[in-house]
Amino acid sequence: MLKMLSTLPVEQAASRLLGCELELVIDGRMIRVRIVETEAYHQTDAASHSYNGRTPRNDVMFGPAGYLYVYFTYGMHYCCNVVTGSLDEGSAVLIRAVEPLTGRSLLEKRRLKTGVEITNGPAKLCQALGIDATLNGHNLEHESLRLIIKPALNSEMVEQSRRIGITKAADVPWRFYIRSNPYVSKQ
DNA sequence: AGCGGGATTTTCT
DNA sequence: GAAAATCCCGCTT
Repeated sequence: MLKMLSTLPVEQAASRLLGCELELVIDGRMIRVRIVETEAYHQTDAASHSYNGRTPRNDVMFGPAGYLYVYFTYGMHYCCNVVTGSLDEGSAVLIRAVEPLTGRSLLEKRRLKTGVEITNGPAKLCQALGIDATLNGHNLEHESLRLIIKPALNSEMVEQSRRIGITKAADVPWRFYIRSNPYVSKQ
């Protein structure tokens, strides 16, 4: 059930999504990955796309929880978020890194890379998994791309830090990652 | 290992 | 006009 995404504060949802899995079909193959790094964004937070209110780009962030918010950035990359919070609350969790559980060779082929380089960054994992603008607003309960909630990790497995690549609200410690996981984008 | 430029959309000044 | 929730490549230490 994705219901907890609508009730938890976004930073708790970001922590809770660690260890959860995404399952999707690529080229007719079922692929499964595990979320190992996340960041929380909220409309009250100057670093968030939703900070200055609703626009065509960030509209999905203000919709119901459990949907995918995909944005295009730096003229060439896609990044994906899980929308959280109540209706009209602009909040979402950026998926920064995942660990492949199946389909490694297919992901390597799509990325033209091997090892951790296939999914150790927000735009890298979108390229590997084929996530682009057509999936903006996608319902994550739909079987073509599904979010699977797993039991919460032990708190000693979860590390917390400042978010990466931002200048506004840079001190807010809303990045979460699994300790010692090789797919985490940066220590 | 670390720095700098290029790619080039959405949004805000 | 410029910055941005990024990545890659080539050059320099």
